[in-house]
Amino acid sequence: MGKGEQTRQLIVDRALTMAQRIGLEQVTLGVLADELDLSKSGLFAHFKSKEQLQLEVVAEAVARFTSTVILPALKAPRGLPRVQQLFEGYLRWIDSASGSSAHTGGCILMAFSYEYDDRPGPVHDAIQKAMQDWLDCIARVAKTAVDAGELAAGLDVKQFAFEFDGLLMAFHHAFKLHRNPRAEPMARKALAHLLERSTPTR
Amino acid sequence: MGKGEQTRQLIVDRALTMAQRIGLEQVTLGVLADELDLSKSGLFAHFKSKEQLQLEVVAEAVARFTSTVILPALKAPRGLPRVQQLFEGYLRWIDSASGSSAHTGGCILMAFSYEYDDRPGPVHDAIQKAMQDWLDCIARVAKTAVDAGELAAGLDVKQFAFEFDGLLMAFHHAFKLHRNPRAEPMARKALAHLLERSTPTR
DNA sequence: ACACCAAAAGCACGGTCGTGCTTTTACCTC
DNA sequence: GAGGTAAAAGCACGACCGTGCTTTTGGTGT
Repeated sequence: MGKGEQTRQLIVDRALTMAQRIGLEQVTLGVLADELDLSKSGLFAHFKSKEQLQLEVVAEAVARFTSTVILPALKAPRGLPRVQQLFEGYLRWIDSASGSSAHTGGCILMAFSYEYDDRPGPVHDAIQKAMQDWLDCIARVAKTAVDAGELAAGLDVKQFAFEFDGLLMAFHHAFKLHRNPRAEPMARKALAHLLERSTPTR
Repeated sequence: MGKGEQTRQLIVDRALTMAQRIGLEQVTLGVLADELDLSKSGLFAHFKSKEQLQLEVVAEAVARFTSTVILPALKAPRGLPRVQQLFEGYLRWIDSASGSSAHTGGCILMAFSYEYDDRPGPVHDAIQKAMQDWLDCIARVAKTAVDAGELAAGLDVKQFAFEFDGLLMAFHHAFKLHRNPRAEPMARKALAHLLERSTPTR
């Protein structure tokens, strides 16, 4: 629990920041060390390989996503509020990842998933699992809304999660790549459409 | 119009294929030359810099997308059929990009946009433009359906394009990252939902 | 068939990559 | 404050990076 663990955390944090701008595979031990005023070998001594550093960076990203998006949502009351909070949490996630110069950042997990979707290995597996967990989480939360009678009884929650996720990706795309200021209102409208359709007929 | 242009095309093609697996930034002149049985310098002589090669690769990807997705859709009758054909074209695009070992490939433009969304430069600009054109195309096609009275008169076509695009991204995600065999049926259902909601009330 | 010119190769360069060593520094415990 | 241990640095390595040259090859037009 000494200094080692502390600098190790510093390294992972900085590597994550750097990966957000240039991609995880482009984060090089040399420039990472420079940026942290460390020697390359001093930095490397904390990890048994570059791949392990990458894995820790992915794990850190997942942990941040969980604490920023998922945990807060699970504190909301079961049912629709929770669905709503998943949405709000994701917006917060994209926003908080945006640097001061605006619109840098974005969903690092999305970026990772595109970077590694055709690169087999532990990194790919970790990302795939995180994304699957996210989809499952959406579906599970939707199920609580169904059980509460706030969403239609026959709702296909997997389908719901599919469309919910798509809407968030569209938001991310509009916000991040196109710098479209209407990204958020459009996302809210899309969510309204989705919820409206999934409402119980009475 | 001689042999030079031909090998140049061969290089760009192969670079695109490679970029699909490992990312454009990871396509290195050395391994590209090896794969084509060329010398590194012989290959390099065709381009004044690596960035120019990257730009040509992006241009090639855009050209393929246009001829696979957009042009065929524009041959369909104006209105709903065209919207439907944009959807079918995108599915074909993802499918055709899938290698023999199944599920490699995917939407290379999407991958590029995530790779370069925080890397300013000509490559970023080219990709951003291509994506904007795609969104505009969706909106324009939707407009033809509105004019034909096949979609609701008051429909916000930008919003429609936003949600249409999100649905395709969800499909891509499910198909590519999760290897979910239900990706296509889920996408069709999502499209049905979107169209249903956009139908004129009568 | 020959000359010409484009295409490819050969070679070299400074730099950086990831990863092993050994050596020095700095922190924590008595 | 001294001693031991953990952390960081120093150094070296083979390999590969992108990019310039010069030289050789080979296709084409006459």
